[in-house]
Amino acid sequence: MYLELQQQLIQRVRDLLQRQYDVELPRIVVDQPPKVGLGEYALPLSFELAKKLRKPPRKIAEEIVAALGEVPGFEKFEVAGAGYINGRLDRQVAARMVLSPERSTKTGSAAGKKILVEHTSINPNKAAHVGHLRNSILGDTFVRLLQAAGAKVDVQNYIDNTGVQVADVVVGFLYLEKKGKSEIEALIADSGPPPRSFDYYCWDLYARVSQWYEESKDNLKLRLQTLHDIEKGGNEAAEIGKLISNAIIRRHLETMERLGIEYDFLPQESEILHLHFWELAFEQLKQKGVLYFETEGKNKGCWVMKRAGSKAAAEGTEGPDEDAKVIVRSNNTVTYVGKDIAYHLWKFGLLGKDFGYQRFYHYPGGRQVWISAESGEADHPHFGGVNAIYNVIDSRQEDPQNNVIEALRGMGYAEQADNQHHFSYAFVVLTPRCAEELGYELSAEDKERPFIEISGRKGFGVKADDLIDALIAAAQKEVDTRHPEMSESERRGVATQIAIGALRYFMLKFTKGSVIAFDFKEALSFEGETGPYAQYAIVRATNIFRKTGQSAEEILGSETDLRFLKEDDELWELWLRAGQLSNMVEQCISTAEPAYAAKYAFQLAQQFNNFYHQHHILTETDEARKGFLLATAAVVRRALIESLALMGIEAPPVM
RNA sequence: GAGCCCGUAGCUCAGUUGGACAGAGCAUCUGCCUUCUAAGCAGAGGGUCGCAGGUUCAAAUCCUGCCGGGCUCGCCA
Repeated sequence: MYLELQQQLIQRVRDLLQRQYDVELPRIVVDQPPKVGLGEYALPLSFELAKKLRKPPRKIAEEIVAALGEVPGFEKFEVAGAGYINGRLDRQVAARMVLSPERSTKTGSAAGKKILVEHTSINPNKAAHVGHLRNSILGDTFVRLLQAAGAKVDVQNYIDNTGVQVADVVVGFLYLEKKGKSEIEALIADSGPPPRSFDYYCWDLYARVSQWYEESKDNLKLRLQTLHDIEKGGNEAAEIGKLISNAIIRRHLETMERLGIEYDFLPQESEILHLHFWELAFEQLKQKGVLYFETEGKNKGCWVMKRAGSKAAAEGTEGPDEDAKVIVRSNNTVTYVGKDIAYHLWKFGLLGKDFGYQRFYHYPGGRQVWISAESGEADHPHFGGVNAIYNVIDSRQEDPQNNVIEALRGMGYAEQADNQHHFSYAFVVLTPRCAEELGYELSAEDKERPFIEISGRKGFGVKADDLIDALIAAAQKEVDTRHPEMSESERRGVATQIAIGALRYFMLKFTKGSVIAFDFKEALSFEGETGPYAQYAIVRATNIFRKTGQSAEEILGSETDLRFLKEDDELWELWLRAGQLSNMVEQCISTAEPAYAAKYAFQLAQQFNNFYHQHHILTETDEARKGFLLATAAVVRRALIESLALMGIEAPPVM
């Protein structure tokens, strides 16, 4: 509602400025007045025009208001303050729009686009931890937002199954534990749910191997040898690597499934290597002059790419560019960035080659996950060839991400370069208190630090499944005392919804750029600005309808007397905010910031709770007013459910 | 050395295309459960928006410098 009327208003003002003053503003800024009593839209454009037109802002505002005339949906416009133009909606007309369900998926900015979101991408060598949860929850929420705006989204989880991290665990099994392939297979078959799971086992083994490397140089040689074997394929190390990787991927999928996070495709590095993606990309890069062979200086014998912001690129100085990025080493092997360029050419459908596809896992809800394979199944969906890409990767990888984007630009794919987004976020750390609670011994130096970095190598971090379990246990304790009449499985179900609500909200309430200092006390909180707070508001609304015997949906469909909105600013604010849902979605997408969804849901819940205490609906004697209050609850309830759904949070039946 | 991010209430954070008096949660204190269940509501205290300049009708927001914290920058992966 709000967004459509805003767009209409902007168009109207733009036309008027053109006609009346022959001016064009690059942007018509629209704010909201500090209080809803002043109107719903505030235009500060008179201030901007004052200099251009050499008239006082108030005068301009008055002229514009006079010239605007009638605008559909609006009651009137007025000049406020030093020259604001405030637009006041016709509340009844606007409320009627709010009552009818919003169809943002058809009109959203992403409507009709095919977008690829890559998230999770955890090294398949150990259990997922809180840091990974932030990535997956941010990514999954952004997927839901894009879908709400009408996009067709492919969700990918990139698997670096031939990297050094997998090699380390292979080394651990082969040389520390002296286990062969069949023993590892037995171990996997014998493993259970966490903490008896294979990914937990590898978590500890990985930490032990990392320590073992420090004992001797020979151990490090084994690591390098194993890594090369895995990359090459066709040997025991490679087979064990695949075995480990596959088992761990399954565990990661299970962990994420607990949070309602699903994927479409798992592209693996092994196929990028073995299907020779790089060779094709290399040809293109050479042909288009993005790469050149360095004959002098420190990069002699390498194929290098100029960096976008480098001095040499800007000044075109003579001699070797020492700042250039090496893509192919002098020993003819390709770097990580090189492989990533090839992979991104594939994503945009510019490589001229595709993966093979194999079924990997079928979600109970019906979705199918595919995994890359050298020779796949004949019948498969096609991934890649998208309009835009969002790579959910933490901010430390900004450099390589930019290198890939610049390579695309250099190859003449300017549009694709503009549409490849590094969805960057800051990592999760642990507070020193949290680290101590986990039983880690902190050095004196660590204790002085404001936070402790999570480290898989040190085996230091909060595992995702442990955290989810702790949250469920905490929620279950409450549910058990509140609802002794419910069955064990029902209580478990509600506790799980609450736990997931708490976790997902916690990961989303911070803006992407701020480092989350993880702390059990805060994460386990169900009060205040949390997911359960918003869930509880929905349960309260649902309870009202349960008692009336009329469902919220029925109320939304029936006639409602909206005249009560005229006088009551607080009630109108609820309707207004409910009507701003699609506005919020667009804001989240244009700024790539899901935290706005969290803020929206919380504020709406807060307003609803306020309303809930002020107006006792069931005892209202005026039938018309009672109907209107019920409609208010129904409209807010729906907006709350939808906004939580965007974050992957469900509304429990009771709390 | 270069680049990026951050610095707002005791703590954790919003305030993102400059806009009307700087907000929320937690913590502290005071009230409210025979109510549509209090995972809630109402109220109180708490601020040199890191510092200093500048641009602007208007700066927490933009620019410059400085201070403090973090990250990145390899023929490693």
